[in-house]
Amino acid sequence: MSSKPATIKEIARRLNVSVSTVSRGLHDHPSIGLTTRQKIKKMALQLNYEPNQTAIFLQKGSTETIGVILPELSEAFFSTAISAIEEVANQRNYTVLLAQSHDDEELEKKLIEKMRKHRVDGLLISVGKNTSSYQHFENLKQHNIPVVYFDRIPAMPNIHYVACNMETGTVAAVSYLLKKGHRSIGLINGPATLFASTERKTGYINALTKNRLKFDPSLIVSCDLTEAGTIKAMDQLLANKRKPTAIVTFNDYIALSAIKYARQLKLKVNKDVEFVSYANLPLSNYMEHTPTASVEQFPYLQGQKAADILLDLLNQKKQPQTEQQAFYKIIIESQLIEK
Amino acid sequence: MSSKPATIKEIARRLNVSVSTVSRGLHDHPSIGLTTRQKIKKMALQLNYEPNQTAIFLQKGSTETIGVILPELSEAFFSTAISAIEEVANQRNYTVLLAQSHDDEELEKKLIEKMRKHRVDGLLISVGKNTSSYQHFENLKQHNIPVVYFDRIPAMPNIHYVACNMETGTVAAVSYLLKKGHRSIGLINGPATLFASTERKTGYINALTKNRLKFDPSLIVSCDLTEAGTIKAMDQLLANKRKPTAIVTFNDYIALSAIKYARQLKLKVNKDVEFVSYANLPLSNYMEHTPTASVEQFPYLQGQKAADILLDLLNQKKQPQTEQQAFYKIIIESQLIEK
DNA sequence: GCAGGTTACGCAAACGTTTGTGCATCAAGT
DNA sequence: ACTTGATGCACAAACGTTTGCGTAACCTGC
Repeated sequence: MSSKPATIKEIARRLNVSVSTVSRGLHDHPSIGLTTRQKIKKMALQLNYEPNQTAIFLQKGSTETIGVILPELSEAFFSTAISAIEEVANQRNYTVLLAQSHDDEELEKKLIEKMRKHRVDGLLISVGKNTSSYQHFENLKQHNIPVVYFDRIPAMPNIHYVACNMETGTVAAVSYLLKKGHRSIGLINGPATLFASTERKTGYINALTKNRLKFDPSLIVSCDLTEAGTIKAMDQLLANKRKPTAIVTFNDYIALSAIKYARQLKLKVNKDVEFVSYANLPLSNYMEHTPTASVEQFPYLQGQKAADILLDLLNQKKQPQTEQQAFYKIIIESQLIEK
Repeated sequence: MSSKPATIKEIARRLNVSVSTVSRGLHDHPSIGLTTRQKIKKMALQLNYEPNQTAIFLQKGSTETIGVILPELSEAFFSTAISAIEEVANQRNYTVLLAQSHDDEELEKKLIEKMRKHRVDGLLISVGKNTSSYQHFENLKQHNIPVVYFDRIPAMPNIHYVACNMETGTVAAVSYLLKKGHRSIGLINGPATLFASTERKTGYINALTKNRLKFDPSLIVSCDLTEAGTIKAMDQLLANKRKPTAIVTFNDYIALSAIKYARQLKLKVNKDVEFVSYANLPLSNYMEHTPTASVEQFPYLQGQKAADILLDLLNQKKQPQTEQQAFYKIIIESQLIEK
C-alpha cells in the first residue's frame, strides 16, 4: 500500500538515530553497536525498505550496468551470445542494458548516445553490417568508457575484442571439401566491409594454395546477406564456366536460402552441389537438406569472454594502479562440425 | 580526455552564474535572458556537457525505464516481440531493461527483484512455462509498480494483459482439417499450467462439437515442450486405436520435432498424417516438410500493444486524476495461415 | 584521578540535478 | 516621484545515499 518506498531517512527518524548510522548499520559497519544494528535491520524489514539504486548510482558515480548493442536478436548467434552475457553479468551483479541496431548505422549511433546518457559503465558491441564510419565508436574512447567488441569487429586500432578465427575455420571447410574430391568450390561471401568476409576469403585462398591448387577469383561472389542477394550470388556462381560442385556460404541462413534456390533449380543438394556453411545452427536438425558441415563459432563462449573482459576492465578501472594500455584480443578457434 | 564529464556546476562556475540559471537555461526556461541562455548553451557544447541521467532519475523519482522479462530470446516469438517493445519505448523516450527467465521460476523471481531495485517504472512480463506460484507478481502490486503481461498470462485477477485468442485460432485450425476430410485429429498440447493450453483444448473441442463430431479425449496429449516430450506425445497419439490422420501441435517447434520423428517412422508427412501448428515461423520457408497451416500469433503486434499500454499507464500515473481501476485486457485475434 | 585508547554514534558534505521562492533592477503608468 | 509589474537571476532545499571526520561516553591502566 505504501505508495512511496521507505527510505533510510524514515528508518533513522523512527529510531531516533542519524541516517549515517542507519546506512552503516545496514552495511554491517563495525563502528555500529550490535544492538542498534539489529534494531535498524528489524525496522528496515518492517518498513519493507529497499535501497534506492538511483541514489546509490549517483553517489558512487557508477551504475553497475553494461550496455550491449548488437544487430539482431532474431539471429540465433546473438540470442545465444546475449544469454551468456546476461549470465556473466548476473553473477557479478551487473545489469545488462540491451539494444538492437537492426544493422542500421544511424540507429546504432543513437543507441550509443542513449547508453552514454544512461551512464553505462561499459559497452559490449557487435557492429552492424552496414556500419561504415567508426566515429561514434571513437567518441566513446574520449568519454573514457570501455568497450569490448565481439564477433563483428570494427577495423580500428587499439580496441578490445573477442572474435572467432574465421580464417582457419574456412581453411578447414575448404580442405574438407577438397578431401571429398571437389575441385571447383564456390564461396558466397558477405559484404566486403565486414572483416569476417576478408577472413573467409583469405582462408579460402590459403586452403587452395596449401593444396597447390589455382585460385579462381570468379568463384568468390559477394552477397548482401539477404535472400535476394543470395539468389543473385547463386546465379553468378552457377553461370561460371567452371561450375562449382561445392559451395561455401557465409552463414547457415544464406546456406538455407541457397539450398532452397538450388532445389528450385532441380539441383540435387549435396550431390550435384554440396554445401558447407558457418554457424552450425540447431535448426538444421529439423531439416532434410542442410550443409554437410558447418563452422561452429561458439556464440556462448564469445559472449562469455567478452563480458568477462569488460567486467575485468571495469574492476581495474576502480583500482587505478598503473595505467594499463594493453588491449585484449581474444581469438577463439572455430571448429568445423561435420554432420 | 576529460576523465570526468562536465557538470552543470562547472558550467555555472565558468560563467559566474548560478547552477539554477544553467539548468533553466539549458531547458529554455523563459525566465532566463536570451544572451545568458546562449552563453550557457555555448559553454555546454564547448565542455561537451552531458546531463547526468542518474542524478535526474533521483531528482525526478522515475527512471524512464521499463523492464521486460520473458522466457527465451531464442524463440522467434519473443525476439520479434522485443523488437516491437524496443521500438515503442524508443519513440517515447523510454529505455528497456531486458532479461530472460529461461522458464526458470527462481530466476524469474530474482529478475523481478532486480528490476525493482533498478527502479524500473513499469514491467512487461511473459510468464515462464514452469512458473506455478504467482506470489512474486502479487508483490509487485504492493510496490505499486504497473505490470502488463503479454502472451503468457498468469491466472490472476485484476491484471493488465495482451494476448492472442488461441481458442478461435484453434477452432480455425481444426475446422480447416475437418474441411479437408480428416475425422481423427490429434492435439499435442502444452503443459496444463499454461492458459494457452486450456484455450487450445477448448477450441479443439468447440470445433468438433460445432461440426457435430464426438470428442475423443485420448486424442489430446500433453507435452512438456521438449523434443523428448514431443516424441512421447507422438508415440501416444500413434498408438491410439483411432490413429489420427492429422495432428495439431502446440507450436512450430513442436511441429518440426514431430515431423522429424514422423519421417523417422517412415510416415509420409502431410499425406499419412497432416500437420497444423501455431506461430507461423519464418524458418518453415526453408523447409520441405512443414505444417500445411499455422496459426499466426502476431508477436510484433502483441509487443507493441503491451508496451503502449504500459507507457499509457505510466503517463496516467504522473497526472493523478481519478484513480482508474479498469484493467486493460487486449485480445488479439489469431489468424490461420495456410501455406 | 587523569592521560590515552576504544567504542558508538552524529554532523555535514558530496554526488548532479530540478524547482519554489526571494530579490534586485528597470521600464512603464499615474 | 512613487507604485506596479515585469524581467532576469541567485539561494537553497530536495531527491536518497555514502563516508570522512569530529566527539561524546566509556573503559583501562598507571
